Amino acid sequence: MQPDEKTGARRERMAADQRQHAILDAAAQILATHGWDEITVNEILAAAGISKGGFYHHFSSKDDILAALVLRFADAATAAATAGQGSSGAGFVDRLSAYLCGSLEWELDHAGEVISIVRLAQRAGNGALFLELARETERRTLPALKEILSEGLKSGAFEIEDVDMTADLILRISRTRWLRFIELQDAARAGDRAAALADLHRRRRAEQQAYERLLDFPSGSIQLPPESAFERILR
Amino acid sequence: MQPDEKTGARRERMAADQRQHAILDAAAQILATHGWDEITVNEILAAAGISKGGFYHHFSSKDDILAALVLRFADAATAAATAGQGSSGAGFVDRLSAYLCGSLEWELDHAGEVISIVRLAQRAGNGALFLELARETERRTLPALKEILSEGLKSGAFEIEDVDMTADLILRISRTRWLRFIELQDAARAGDRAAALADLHRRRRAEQQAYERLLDFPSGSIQLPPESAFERILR
DNA sequence: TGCGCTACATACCGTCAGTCGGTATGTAAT
DNA sequence: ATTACATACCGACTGACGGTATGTAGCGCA
Repeated sequence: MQPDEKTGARRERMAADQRQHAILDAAAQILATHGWDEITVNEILAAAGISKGGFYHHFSSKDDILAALVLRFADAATAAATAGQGSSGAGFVDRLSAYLCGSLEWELDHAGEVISIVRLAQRAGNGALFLELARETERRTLPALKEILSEGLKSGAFEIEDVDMTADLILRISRTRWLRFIELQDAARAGDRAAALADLHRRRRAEQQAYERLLDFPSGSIQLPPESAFERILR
Repeated sequence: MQPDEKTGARRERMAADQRQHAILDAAAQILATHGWDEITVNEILAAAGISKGGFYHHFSSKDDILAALVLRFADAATAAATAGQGSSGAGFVDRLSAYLCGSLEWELDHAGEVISIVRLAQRAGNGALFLELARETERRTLPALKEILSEGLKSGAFEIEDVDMTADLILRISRTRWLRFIELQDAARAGDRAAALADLHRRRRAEQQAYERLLDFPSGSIQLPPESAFERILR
């Protein structure tokens, strides 16, 4: 007996990773318009064109697919952390500056992706996603930053009481950055373009200032991408 | 006919606010040992000694009672924000210093409560609670901080590019503080008391340093509570 | 050609937040 | 005291949803 024939549901067999990608694609697409809390697995099933059994063959739970989505978003929103390796011979200040500037440059180059993900994580019903994504990106970025800071501290390049706290604050700056950028983008689209542009440049100066002050560097030690690189954010 | 008699369930009528308090107490007590996600309203019902109908007469949803709990926790964990009013005549540096020192002092005076709430918010299954509590405390503390900063900026007491970002970083410090304190408390209880004590004092110095550097104050401008006030945390 | 593994499908289950009709207990006017 | 109304409260029921049990189709492989 063939229950598939009587319901009309064909059995499309795919490679496991392809199917998982397809399911993730479907989930991500629904997530673009609905909060995770209000999304049911049945909706994901329908969008992905698969049955419940098929779904639970690839993902052990709803939380499981959320975790997979988080990894995907983390890949799309954080630099591959190759910065700062080659220039280990240079001075500490240059190394940190290269790291900060490099990761920021990467983000600006992928502004569209980053902004859409941050917007996503910020929406109602996506609290769990937000928290997991924050944890994951922290796991990916904090160690390298701490390593640079503690090495600089060890080499006597500067004075800092607490590497962990400083690293956390620097990370906090790069987190809130995109929330601010989104605000400014919305403001610019609402007509206040000139003010938004000024605020954008102000934010850039503020970050540079904060970095330099937190590390007690002389003004101008940290080089950030030029203003023109930021302006792309406002269309 | 009295259906209550046949089930033995008496009908205890209470004033609305009393009942709500009782239900909140019950929920808070369960929350001390279980994550919010795994708590069912039926469990709260049983602990509070009330029926489902009675519960939903006072709270419109499970999220509703969570919101009420968040308000309760926020009351218990944030200073009443009376600091910084009377001393508006004094200089800006003193005013900010008084605010920072005052709120920190309040927290240290209520360390037990604060730590238990932070621990609670950090546990698995309490993600929604954590986020809501963070939002609520931010709503309560950020405005005053921004007000002080922007006034100081206007009066020319110092140079800062972005009040909002600076305020956010200062708030971030006071957030991560208690996570660090919990780590140190655990370390001390695990036997590493001397090291924990040293780290505790280091954290104090690090905060002072960060405040002063972020605002470009000379070292020693910001006064924090004495070391002895911190030591209470480790028993 | 049959055997086994894996990718599926369907029917079903348990749980749980929330609802609904109705009941007891005040409280205030007549 | 009786009526009238408001509010606190009850418990059975429901609908939805995440997850499972059990069986079936396709593909590789000997």
